[in-house]
Amino acid sequence: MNLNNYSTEDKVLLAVDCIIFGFDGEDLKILLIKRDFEPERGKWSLIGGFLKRHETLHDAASRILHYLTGFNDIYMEQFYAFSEVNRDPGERTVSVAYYALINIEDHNKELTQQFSANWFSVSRMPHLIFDHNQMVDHAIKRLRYRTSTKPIGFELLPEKFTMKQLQKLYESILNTKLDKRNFISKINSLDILIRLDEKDTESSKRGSFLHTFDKDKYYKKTNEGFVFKI
Amino acid sequence: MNLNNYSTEDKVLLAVDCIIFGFDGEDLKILLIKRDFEPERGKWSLIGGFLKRHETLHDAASRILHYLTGFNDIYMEQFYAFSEVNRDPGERTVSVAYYALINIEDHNKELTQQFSANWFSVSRMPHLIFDHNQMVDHAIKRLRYRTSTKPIGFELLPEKFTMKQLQKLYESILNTKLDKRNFISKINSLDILIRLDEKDTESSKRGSFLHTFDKDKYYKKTNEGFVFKI
DNA sequence: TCAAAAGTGTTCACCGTACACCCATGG
DNA sequence: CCATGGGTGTACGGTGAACACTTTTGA
Repeated sequence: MNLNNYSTEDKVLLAVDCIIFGFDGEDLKILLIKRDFEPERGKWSLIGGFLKRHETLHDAASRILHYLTGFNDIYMEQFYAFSEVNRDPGERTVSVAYYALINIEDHNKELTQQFSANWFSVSRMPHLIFDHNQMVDHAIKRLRYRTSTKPIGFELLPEKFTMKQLQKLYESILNTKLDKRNFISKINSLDILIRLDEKDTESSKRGSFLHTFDKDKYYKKTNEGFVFKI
Repeated sequence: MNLNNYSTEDKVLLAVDCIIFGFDGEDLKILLIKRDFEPERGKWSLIGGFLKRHETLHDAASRILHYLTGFNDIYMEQFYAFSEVNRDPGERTVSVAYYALINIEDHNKELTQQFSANWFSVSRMPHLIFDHNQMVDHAIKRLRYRTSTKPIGFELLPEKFTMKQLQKLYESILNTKLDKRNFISKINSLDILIRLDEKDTESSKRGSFLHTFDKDKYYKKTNEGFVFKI
C-alpha cells in the first residue's frame, strides 16, 4: 500500500477499558464505577482512560488500574479492540479492552468509595454504557479459557486458600457445578499446590487445610513439558 | 477517572496489519510484500494500512485485504493490538493485527506481482520490519488454537479436497506428523464432510475421493450442542 | 449425640494412540 | 506384475465422570 505519508492519515482517540474481576468466595464479580461526566453521567461503566502518547497499552491499563485500586503488579491480559464507529457518542474512540484479576480481600475500600465503585456478580450485571456489556461477555469467555489452561485463578484468591474455595472459584468462573472428589483429585494430580500445616476454621468445626500455589514448582514443571489443564 | 474533556487527550495513528495465510498442499505460507516507501523501504513486511475515521477495524482490514488480493468475504480474525512506543520509527502508531485465511489457488497472481508480493513458508520467514515477526508468531499460535476448535481450516483448501490434503494442512498448521488412520477416523467421526463420487487422480493412479465441508450440517449440529475438536 | 463440613477410592465408558496389511491402478 | 499411494480396524492404556460413606468436632 502506498502509504508514503503518515501525516495525511486520520488519527483517533485510543482508549483502554478494564474488566476487573474479583471473587468473594461465592460469586465471580466485576468492579464497576458510576460515571461522573458526560456523556452518560450517572450510568455504570467499566473503568477506562485514554492512551497517552508515550506509553504502551499495557502501561495505560496499569496506570488506570493503579489509579482506581491502588495496586501495582496486577495480572492483566489484553483481549480485544472494539471499534464500532459510534460506540462512544462523545467522539470517535477505539477501545482496547483488558481484563484484570485482583484479590478482593486486599482491595482498598476507600478508593472504591471515592470513585462510587461497586462489585457486581457477573450473573447480575447492570446495563453498562456504550459497548461495555459486550466487553464483559468477551472478557468472561477469555477468562474461562485462560483459567483452564494457566494457573491464573490463584490471582483471585488469598495467598492461603482451602480446596473448597478453589473449587467454588472454578465453579463460578466456568458457571458449572463440579464434583468435589473429582475436582480435588484433579488438582492433586497436577501437583502444584503446597498443603500447609494450617487450617481454616471459619467455615467448619473440623477445619480444612490451607494451601498455597507453588509457583516455582509450576515453572519448573512447565519447563519440563508439563501442561496445566483443568 | 475524571476524563471530562475528550479534546485534551492524545490521538494516535491506528494501523491494521494482516497476516495472510495460505496453503500450497505442503506448507503453511504467509503473503508478504516488499515495502516501497520509507521508512524501511525494500524490506519485507506484512500488508497493512491505517484506520480511517469512518470505518471499523474490521472494515479497514477488509479494505486492505481487498486491495492486495482482490477478494471480498475473506475469513479474518482480530487477535492483538501492538503498542510499543517506538515500534514504528516513522511515527507513534498502534497496530491492531488480524490474520486472514485464503485459498491460495484462487489468489490473483497479477495483484501479487503488482505489489512485489511473495508467499513464504512459515518455517522460513525472512526478517520483517518493525514488530511484524512477533505478530506472525502470535498469529500462528492463534491459528493453531482456532483451527483446533473451529472448522476454519477449510478456508485454506479448495472447495473439493482429499483427506490427504486435509491431513497435510493440519500437519503444517500444528507443525506435527499425524497418523493417517487416526486422523481419518477422527475426521469421519465428526461427520461434517461430504464424500463426493469424484476422485482426484493427480497424485495417484488409483485416485482418491474428494470431499467438501458440509457447512449446513456443521451449523445444525452446532445448534444441537456439537463441539468441533481436533 | 447430632449436625455440618472435610476428606477419601473405585468403577466404567470413552477416547487417544499405536500399529500393519490389503486394494486398486497405470505403466 | 510391480510400484505407488489409497483405504481400512483393533487392542490397550489413560483420563474424565459418576457415585457414597466415614471422620472430626463444637455445640
